[in-house]
Amino acid sequence: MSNSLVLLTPAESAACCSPLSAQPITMDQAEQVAPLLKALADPVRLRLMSLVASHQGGEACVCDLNDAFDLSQPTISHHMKVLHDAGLVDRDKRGVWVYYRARPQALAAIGALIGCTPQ
Amino acid sequence: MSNSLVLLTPAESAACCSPLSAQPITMDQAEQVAPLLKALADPVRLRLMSLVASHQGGEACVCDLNDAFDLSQPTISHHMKVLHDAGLVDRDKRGVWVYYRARPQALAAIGALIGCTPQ
DNA sequence: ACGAGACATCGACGCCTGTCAATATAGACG
DNA sequence: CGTCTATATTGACAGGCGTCGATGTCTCGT
Repeated sequence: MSNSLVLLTPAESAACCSPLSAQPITMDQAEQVAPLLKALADPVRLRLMSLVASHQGGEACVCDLNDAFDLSQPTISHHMKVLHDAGLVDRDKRGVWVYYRARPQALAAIGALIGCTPQ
Repeated sequence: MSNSLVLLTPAESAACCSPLSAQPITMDQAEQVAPLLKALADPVRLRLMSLVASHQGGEACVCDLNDAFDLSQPTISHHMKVLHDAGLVDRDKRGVWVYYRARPQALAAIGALIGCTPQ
């Protein structure tokens, strides 16, 4: 792609400069950022995101994630796809196993929107 | 109520001490905070929240909010009810008009969860 | 080549959600 | 009291979502 140096998705760049409380956001900004929040707005996905983000090495194997819930394997796979499609996690297949890694830019984008400074 | 001095909802207190990336959150924490995110995870509500939070005086009248969207009045009323039920805004009826005010604690709770420090 | 294990996809089900038109409520003003 | 205006509630509809069982697709051993 032509802009491979731009590491921010539209959602991330839309949120990075306009805290919610500073000025009214535009409908375009809202429509770009809302999917990020929607992806996190499920208890299972929120915990999945936390498990991945807090896991040693910054990445977690799906096999570990499955064991953390009383849910079927396809359901966990579905939730990870939602997180991945939203740009919240990166996917890395190594051999038989798949590792997911949190994308701090996406979380930072939400934080910036809420009106916080990272870390 | 007996604990009127405690101004934090369960969702807010659950999020205030455990950034997502520091340690895996529990299912209970996730189930308490997810509704906050779900309430914000809609483009219309996200912008409504921004309009209220950034409005002069920290509060906005419903009549102003209605004009900002191409949506019916009942739809805006519905979205404001969702935000109110989630604890994101306070409701104040003065005469015929209703004013909504952002609850910074709720936004701060989300910020803390994401791993940011307020403001 | 074959079987086994890890993960994804598909199809189906019940439930939740965003939207609207119609109606209700409640306060202000004659 | 009656009417106007601001906001909420209700009921209905289409579409989206979370979950599962069944099945598909890789990849590694043997």
